[in-house]
Amino acid sequence: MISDSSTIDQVLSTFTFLGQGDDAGRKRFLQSASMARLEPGQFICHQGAECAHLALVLSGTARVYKLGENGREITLYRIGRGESCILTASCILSQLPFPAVAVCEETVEAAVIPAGLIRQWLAESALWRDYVFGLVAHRMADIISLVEEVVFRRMDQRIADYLVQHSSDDKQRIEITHQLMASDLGTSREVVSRILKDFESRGLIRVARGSVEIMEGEQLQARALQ
Amino acid sequence: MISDSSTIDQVLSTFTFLGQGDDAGRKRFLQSASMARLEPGQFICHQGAECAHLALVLSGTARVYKLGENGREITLYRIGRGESCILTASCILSQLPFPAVAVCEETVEAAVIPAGLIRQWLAESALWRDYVFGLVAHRMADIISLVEEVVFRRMDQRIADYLVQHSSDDKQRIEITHQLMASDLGTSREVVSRILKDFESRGLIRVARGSVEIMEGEQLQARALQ
DNA sequence: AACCCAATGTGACATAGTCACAGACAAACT
DNA sequence: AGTTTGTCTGTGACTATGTCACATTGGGTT
Repeated sequence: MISDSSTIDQVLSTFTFLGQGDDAGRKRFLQSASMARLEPGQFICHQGAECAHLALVLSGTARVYKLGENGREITLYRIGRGESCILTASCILSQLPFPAVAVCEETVEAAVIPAGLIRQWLAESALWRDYVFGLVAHRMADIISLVEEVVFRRMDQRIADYLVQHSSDDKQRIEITHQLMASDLGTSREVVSRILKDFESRGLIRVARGSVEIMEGEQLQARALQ
Repeated sequence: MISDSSTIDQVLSTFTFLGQGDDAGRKRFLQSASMARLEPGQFICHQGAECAHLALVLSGTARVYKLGENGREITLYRIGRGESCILTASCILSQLPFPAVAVCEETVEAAVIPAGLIRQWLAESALWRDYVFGLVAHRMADIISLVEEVVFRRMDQRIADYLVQHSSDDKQRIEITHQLMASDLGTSREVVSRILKDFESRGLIRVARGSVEIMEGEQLQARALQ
């Protein structure tokens, strides 16, 4: 049960659809939910696990990824504020096992609800249905884009894209290791290192231990699209 | 409206969840649906289209695939009897554009329903919710497996697997061109040709124009798993 | 036979992934 | 300051995959 009034405010402002409904629904949600806190590195769902709860994320991020036998990984998507693990949701609803691994990246605070109640609320509330279907559809679209990326685009383009996406005008320096980039992109560390080195030799970036500095954002962008 | 009694039988036996509900729901469905027939090669959904209908497939198959700029393609999944294009469904529900291409392979007969009604029925019927969520979850799992395949497995394994999947004990001969296999697997025709040639040189298969004959199913299977 | 067209073969090259290391850096300890 | 330790990065050799530009083949048509 969530009773702390500042937490309630936080929940309602993050999941606005809860605020659009009637008082009864809201009250029911706050009574059935409980708060959970996960530290970086904690596993949320293992491959093949069955999901008994749905977590609505208030803050922090989690990463959902696939593990290959050889130790390579690829990030399927991330979950942040206002989202919830929709794979979890779809596992709950279809009673299929969870086909990936979810791990906490930045400390996650979430409102947690038992699976059974979700089924019930989906039956009773159009707002819940819209929220859950919206998430599912978005994830589906995300993963299809991922397939497209992986199958059709060259790695240098994807890396250029990655760098552009992870930087901004005021933050030209990205704190990341080659291994982490490789895990996100589904390739190996050596490939990332090689391509970054190539970018550096062209003056597009400057690499240092644990960080990449964007020098020519425009050109990098062009490289990403190509 | 579907009134022909043999068609009604066919619909109800294919989509058993319709039979589990009350008479009112069934009647409503049959009144709102109409039958459609699509010939091989006809496009069902183009990339980026918005979906206004949901098709419940009674017979035939459709292929949903992604197109790369360079002309390469990759099959995301196929839709057959008892299924329906869940991407369509999720587009309907979230009002996102359709992120792929769907084309009819074997003549499709389907019961077609306007999008608006689906939203309504999901609100009113647990059976519809279970059906739709089940489909969504399965597709999601399918596409995640696809990512895994593409990212982690070698092409020779995937091709061996493909051959095993598309053959059976009584049907050792698969009628297919290298180009079609390439389109399913998301690679190029040359790569398929090369690998098939390698398999042939090892005596695993025999290739002919437009067909592949499995000689050593066991070994092929072993190759697929490796 | 002569022709056409889809299907397949081929070699050269570019890109990507794997393996087995070597080196380089940062923080902690002595 | 030196040493140690563990993480991070660099490298070369090799295999696997994708691309391109053609050549060739098989089977049906005229």
